[in-house]
Amino acid sequence: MSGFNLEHFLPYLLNQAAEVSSLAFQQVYKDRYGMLRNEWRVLFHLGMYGQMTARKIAERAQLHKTKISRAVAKLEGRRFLTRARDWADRRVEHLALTPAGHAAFEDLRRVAERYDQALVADLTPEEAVHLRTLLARLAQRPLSDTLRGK
Amino acid sequence: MSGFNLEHFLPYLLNQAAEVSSLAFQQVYKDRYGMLRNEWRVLFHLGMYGQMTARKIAERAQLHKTKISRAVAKLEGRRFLTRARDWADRRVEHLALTPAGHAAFEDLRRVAERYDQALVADLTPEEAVHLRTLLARLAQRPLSDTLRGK
DNA sequence: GCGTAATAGTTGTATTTGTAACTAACAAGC
DNA sequence: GCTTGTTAGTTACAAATACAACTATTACGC
Repeated sequence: MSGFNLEHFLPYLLNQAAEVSSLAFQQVYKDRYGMLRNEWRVLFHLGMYGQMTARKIAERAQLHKTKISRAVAKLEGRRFLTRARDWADRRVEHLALTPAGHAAFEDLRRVAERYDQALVADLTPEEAVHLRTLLARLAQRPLSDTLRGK
Repeated sequence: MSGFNLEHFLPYLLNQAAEVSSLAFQQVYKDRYGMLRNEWRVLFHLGMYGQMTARKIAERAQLHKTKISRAVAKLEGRRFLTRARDWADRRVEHLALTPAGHAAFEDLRRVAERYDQALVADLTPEEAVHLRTLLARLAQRPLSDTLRGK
């Protein structure tokens, strides 16, 4: 006899909540700029933290380098960012938003901000903070070896 | 001036937490049974709630019918479930796990249960309950028109 | 400096997914 | 009993993703 309940299973709940919560925002960056999730993420990383290398973005966003590579190519094609080869280490490129890229970022940042507020609208401020804290903890954990044996 | 912070953006946090939290469990059903996420979900719905139609699963799991259709085909191919045409309405098929399917479900259910416990191990029981409650609320909300205008 | 290994980023290919169009069966209006 | 509409489920095709192999460059050991 077991207390397991699919509806309470954390990975399941997290995926459902993530999917539902992402949908309306996804619609905006897709419809307005034809972007995909990874492109949006790269745009935001450059917009929020300034010039950066692909590797640095991959690290911060926990995205695989091939995703970054393709997102960067798309954003470059749309003239939303430029690449600058590093003088000292010619493998590296420094990515930076163009004015157009920055405008798109600012537009979407505003949407994101309002959207986030709407999402937590029926939570108390304490609940919202608590939720974010717990999620951040879950997101940081490496979990590689929580499952061993049977 | 804005308080927006990418690391606190709820859809972003939720996606990261969902991804990290799903990884180790995904590894199990993938390695052990060659399943994909949707197949695992269908298996669990049938295992937890018994015989059901594809439509019912789609409703409960909030999955599109094509995903169900493909997942069912795969599970049927692996002899994990059988289809039975409804006598009264011949469009409908009732899906049910085979003994092999049920064994796989039971195995994975046990893994899921232990995994879930590991995930909330460094949370207090109250925190865990609270987290699940908040996530369920987010997952249920339709959010269709939270974003309008600029 | 030369050989080996590591790193930044890209590309190829096989899977997976999303979307829309499709088939088949039932329902409802008249 | 036809026409029109709806529902259950499948299929086709384009788009996106994962994973491994690849190029180019730098770093290390000696």
